[in-house]
Amino acid sequence: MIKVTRRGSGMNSHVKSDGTVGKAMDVLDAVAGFGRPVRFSELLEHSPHPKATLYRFLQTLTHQRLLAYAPETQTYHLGLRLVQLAHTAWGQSSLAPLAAPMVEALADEVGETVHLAQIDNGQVIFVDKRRASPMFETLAQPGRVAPAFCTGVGKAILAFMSEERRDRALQQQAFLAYTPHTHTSSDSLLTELDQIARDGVAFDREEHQLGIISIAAPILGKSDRVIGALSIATSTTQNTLEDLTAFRPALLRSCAHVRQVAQDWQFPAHP
Amino acid sequence: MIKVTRRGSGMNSHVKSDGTVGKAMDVLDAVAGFGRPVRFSELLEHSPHPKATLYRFLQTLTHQRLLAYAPETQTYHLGLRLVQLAHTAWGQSSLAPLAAPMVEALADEVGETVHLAQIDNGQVIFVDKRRASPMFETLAQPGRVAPAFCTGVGKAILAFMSEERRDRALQQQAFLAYTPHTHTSSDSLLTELDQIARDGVAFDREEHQLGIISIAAPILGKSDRVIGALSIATSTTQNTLEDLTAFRPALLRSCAHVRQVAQDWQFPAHP
DNA sequence: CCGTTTGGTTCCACATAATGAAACCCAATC
DNA sequence: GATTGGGTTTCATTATGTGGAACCAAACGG
Repeated sequence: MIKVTRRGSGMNSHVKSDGTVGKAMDVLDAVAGFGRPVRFSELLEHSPHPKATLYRFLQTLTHQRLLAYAPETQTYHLGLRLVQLAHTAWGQSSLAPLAAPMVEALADEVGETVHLAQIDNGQVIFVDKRRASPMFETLAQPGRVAPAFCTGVGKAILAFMSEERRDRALQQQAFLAYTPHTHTSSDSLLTELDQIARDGVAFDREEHQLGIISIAAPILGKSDRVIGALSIATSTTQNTLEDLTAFRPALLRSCAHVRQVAQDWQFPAHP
Repeated sequence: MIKVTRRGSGMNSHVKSDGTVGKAMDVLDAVAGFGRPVRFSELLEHSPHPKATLYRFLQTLTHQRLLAYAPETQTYHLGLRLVQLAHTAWGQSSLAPLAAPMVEALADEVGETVHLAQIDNGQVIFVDKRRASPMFETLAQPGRVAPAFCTGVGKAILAFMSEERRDRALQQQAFLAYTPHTHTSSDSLLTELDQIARDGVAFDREEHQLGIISIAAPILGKSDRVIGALSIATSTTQNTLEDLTAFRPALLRSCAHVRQVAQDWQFPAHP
């Protein structure tokens, strides 16, 4: 029998897929990756695990309600417990609950779609949005993630990060060219970040999705640490970059407002 | 201690906290339970695990971004990866995406708050809502869970479940008296369910929260299996049960509509 | 100041829980 | 009635997780 020295790390881009729960999460990700119910065998094909192992994982995850099994179609899909957990997560680890009134107000004021985003592990995650025209309903719902280097909010956040945090984050960028306007190297991005840092706002010039542009500004917390960003997004069929620039004061005002609220807020002192 | 003598399947919630990932999830739940950032030691107190073990779990979970650690305050809180996963879960395992237009339309028509809920493991989980008056914004956001036995949607779903699925679900009810109007035994509940099954709609008569009432109806899927429920909720200060009854036709129409859409929908055939 | 406490992290011998090859089951197919 | 293929179970092997205890650092307090 062949002894394979499986010292982790080999294939997966994850630096160190740690322990059993790490593997379990990988399986969960695999299911999520399909974006639709999947059969056991489909998963098996794309899985590094042998049948029995994968089977046990699915059993466990299902038992934990992180997955759900549909007997009639014999497929697995993500379980509702995730939605449930996320509800709590959203409430306790995003600034969405705090910022909601300002997001609302800003959306009302400018009459365009407003996004609230945070950064996590090098990627941007949208935690709230308002007044989306039904047209791009699909983009950026709460929970949606996007790369940092090619979105307005992402660049706004990167530009205001501390040196080392930014470096770490930049390492994690793939610099995939989503559109002809996308930055493809950290060099070109860095010069823009510099400019953003001076300017106070970032623009997305159809870098992530053709036809979509936005203006974004960072939300700073205690001692000027970026904790998120707000953006006003629109489509090129309706507005130009110049139109967006007109929203700059309103945007900055909202960011400042959120900052203030976030500043004051303390979680109830522990008993 | 609830003694459930049940043969075969399921077993109660998670008495049988299986394997390492089960324990990890318990820890996650513990953090979620606090509903606010927690210190290591706080968790330790409420944890069955010794220091070292708990520590390792927190490390792992944090590394997996299911938890996040805030160095300045030295606390753990749920990680954004949950929000991210939930986004996918919501899209692929809830009927919210399909039903959204009908929820919207119904809310417009009746001018009251509309909830869309599903059942999972004996509890009701809200997956969408529209037109909440800011007054009870807190109640029933997507991801929120509530007991089945004392909510409109819960009872509507229970009433239309298959015998054995219902029995299983009833086992999982705690029959806690949230208000003076709450059912406190499965007997009294069963007679009402019977009545609901005949009537087609269920009422929440301030059983979960004083001042909140609702009318709810089940959404049926293939071969009359309940797959969720819609409800129209309001507060006693604004409407009476009779007012709600007036919405019955609209509600049933919406449910039928959702059913039809859900019926037709198939996930893309596997390649 | 230095001894002590509190809160958190690391070590390491040990036991448990995960692993995966192979056998098995069963329904659909040839 | 044999064969295939998705799915489930078994079981010896060993990687993994476990937790008591030692350790460290910062805050406390006398």
